Amino acid sequence: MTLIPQGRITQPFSMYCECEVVYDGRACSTLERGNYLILCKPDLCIAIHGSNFIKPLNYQNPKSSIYILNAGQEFDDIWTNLFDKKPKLIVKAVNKKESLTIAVYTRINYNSFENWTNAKIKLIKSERDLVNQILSNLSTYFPSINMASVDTEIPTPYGNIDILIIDQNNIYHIVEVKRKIMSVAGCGQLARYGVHYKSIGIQAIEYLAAPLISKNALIYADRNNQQWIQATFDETTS
Amino acid sequence: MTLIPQGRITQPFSMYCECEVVYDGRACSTLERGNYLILCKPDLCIAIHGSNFIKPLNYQNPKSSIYILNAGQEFDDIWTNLFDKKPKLIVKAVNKKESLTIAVYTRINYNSFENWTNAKIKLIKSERDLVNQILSNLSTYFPSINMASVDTEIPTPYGNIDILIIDQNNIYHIVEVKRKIMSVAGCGQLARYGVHYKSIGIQAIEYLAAPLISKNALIYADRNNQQWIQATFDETTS
DNA sequence: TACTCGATCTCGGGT
DNA sequence: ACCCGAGGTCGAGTA
Repeated sequence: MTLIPQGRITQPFSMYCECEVVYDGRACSTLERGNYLILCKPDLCIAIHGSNFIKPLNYQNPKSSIYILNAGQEFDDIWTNLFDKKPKLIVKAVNKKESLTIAVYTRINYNSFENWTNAKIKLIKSERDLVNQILSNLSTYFPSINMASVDTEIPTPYGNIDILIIDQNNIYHIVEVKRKIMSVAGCGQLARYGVHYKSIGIQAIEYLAAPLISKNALIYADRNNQQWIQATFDETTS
Repeated sequence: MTLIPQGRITQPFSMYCECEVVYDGRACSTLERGNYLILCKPDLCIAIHGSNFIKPLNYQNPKSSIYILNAGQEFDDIWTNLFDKKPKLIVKAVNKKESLTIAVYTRINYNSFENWTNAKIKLIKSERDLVNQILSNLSTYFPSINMASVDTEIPTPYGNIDILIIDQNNIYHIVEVKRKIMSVAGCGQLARYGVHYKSIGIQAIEYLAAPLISKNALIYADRNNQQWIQATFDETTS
């Protein structure tokens, strides 16, 4: 059990303790007194974790100014304003327009961390992978199109089109891709692309490509002349 | 430092250690060997936290089956399949269609937790609060409507309408509310509601209500005959 | 259980 | 710095 530092904090730590939390910023919230895990990382973000769920109950984003206070004027100002009883410690994290205040009472279990690795996970099957797989098998998915050009990530006023095929009659075939399941949101996105091209006098046909499609998306697609193409990951590759 | 349990895990713990992670399920990912914090909560969710950000690098949702393995046939099967070097421990969390496997090498710092409180934060400003505030000031926001009825959360095939005002000419005024900022996604949602009513022969007028609106949403609204109403939180209440 | 949608969304990438 | 879109979104509410 390391000694608990004081003042402005720059080192990561975890603290399991009885505490109470007040947040004010984009919204306002209070967390009742109880036992929670406070986690402060090297990027100076902070999270109060409850006994359930991946997400923390309260948090403050990276690059916060974080303090541990245990005596003095500021400590008294804070606790008398926000809490009923005098805490042992106050942990405070402030950002531009947000503040998080933790009153720590008892049961303090403090740990510090060294050499915490800064790494990112490597995703193996991404939407881009599915797009690439469709591109590698275009004639399977679109057997009846006489293609003049094929391109990806085509910008429109409403976002980038995943795949755009232009055929020899200058008809635009717009393909919206989801790696897992197509939802109504994806249909709406596709519809906006179509509206865009029609508004500038280009004939456009809309396609949804994904391994799965939601019930409502299928209804939407039927009603709005969008064609669903079931595109699953090829298990042999990857 | 508590003794590390073995086999099927039912108690929460944290473990700071050098490890390596493989995930397979909704996607596939790998996390390179390094020092990370593993957090297992009473609801049997698990998270591997990197040195940055509120969100964990890898996780498994609540009610996973979690194991700590340190010898035996299963241990050998797992590590020889997924990892190059023999770990000290394997932590495994499996769900219906997902599995998370952690190879723990060294630097193990294990903590267990007792009496972790199960509580939720109390939010003060929600979207519902903004809806209620608009409802309390309808004549301010919609001065020219002769209202016949006002209702909220009206179901349509495309979701629930936040506020629906029907006037004395049986014209439907559809209001989409966001507590903070209106985006194009909200405009699209509103447009679908409008299409729905028009398709069944009802005249509908579309309104966007939020404290802020994104640039693209404003462009979309102009082009699609949607009217933006700036609705801010009344600071005097709450 | 499956689906939809809000969120103190978070986080990444572009301008 | 702001804006926009994706996410193994997460987690709540509902059918």
